[in-house]
Amino acid sequence: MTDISLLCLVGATGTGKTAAALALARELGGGVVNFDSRQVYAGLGVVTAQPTAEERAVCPHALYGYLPINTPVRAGAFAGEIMDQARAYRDQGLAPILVGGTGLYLKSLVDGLAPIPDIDPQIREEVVRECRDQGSQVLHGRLQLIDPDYAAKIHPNDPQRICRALEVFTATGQTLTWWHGRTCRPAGLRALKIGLSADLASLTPRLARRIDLMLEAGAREEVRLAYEGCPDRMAPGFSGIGCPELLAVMLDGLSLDQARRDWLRSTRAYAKRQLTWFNKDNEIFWHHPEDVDGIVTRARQFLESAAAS
RNA sequence: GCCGGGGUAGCUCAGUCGGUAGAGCAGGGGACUGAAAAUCCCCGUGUCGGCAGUUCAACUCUGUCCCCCGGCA
Repeated sequence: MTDISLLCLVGATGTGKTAAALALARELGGGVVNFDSRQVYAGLGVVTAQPTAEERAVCPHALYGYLPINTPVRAGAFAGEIMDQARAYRDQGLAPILVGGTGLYLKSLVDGLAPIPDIDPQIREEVVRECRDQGSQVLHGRLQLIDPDYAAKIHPNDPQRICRALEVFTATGQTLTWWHGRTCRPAGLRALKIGLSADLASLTPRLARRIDLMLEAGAREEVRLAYEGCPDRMAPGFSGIGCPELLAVMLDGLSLDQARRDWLRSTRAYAKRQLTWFNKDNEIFWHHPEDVDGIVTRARQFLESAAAS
């Protein structure tokens, strides 16, 4: 495996990652790869803010809108797909430009993931069922006996992480702490992380505006059609912000006005979580979204230094 | 005008048989290794409508005034 250099654009939702990616692609000759967990779904292009057809025409785009709504995304497998696509671009002489807002996925790719095998879905179902029946506190108590270090890190009310830890132990006979210790950073990979800076206060009006634009662009109709094709509100694709709200308008008689308020609140809360995540990552170089020249210059220097070494 | 019911956190409200108050939501901060647009944790001083009275002590009792919501005129 030969070395690869990745340009990664991160930032909260609505900060202008798509536009910055296109600018980079134009200037440097690149191809865009999505690493956003919700923009992968087909039929939800508007609510998940996937690049439009015009935007995609600017340069090659990959991993957008290609999964059915009822298909879950797995971080490990998805990171593999991103890398495959990035290598394909590189082999075509294109600079891979990774764009997305899912911090965990970028981390999985750049820092590596513990080499945990896929877990038998039946084991997982069993653990989840027990958690639902007995409560997460009971299972957390069980985890304390198995893997006290990990149990101490997570809260007894956090069913998702408790179930994951238990399913991994049940399936592999090793604790999550043991597996995490075997994580290694992928070799031959260089990544430049560029963050588009934004503070919540100035982002909020833009997020509100974007919701209105999505509605104008047919978000309601899009979700209605998607639901006809997949009448399951719990489907993974419908966890994208905006979908529960629009489905509530359609199925529960929620007023559109209330839906817009709920939608904005969820979006804001999500943006805040993203900021918390990315602010902690000190490998990120922050740029104002308008600072296209600065972003391009930094990316170019990075690629040149890669070529030189 | 009269009769009820209210005025307590940004909002909706609870509560104190008199010892200066607490929930939900909103808001703020944080965590994060295969569900991550997910999941989860932490953070509550506010003239308890105004004024006066009783009392060691009033948000709580009394009087009075103001405002809101019903009903009757």
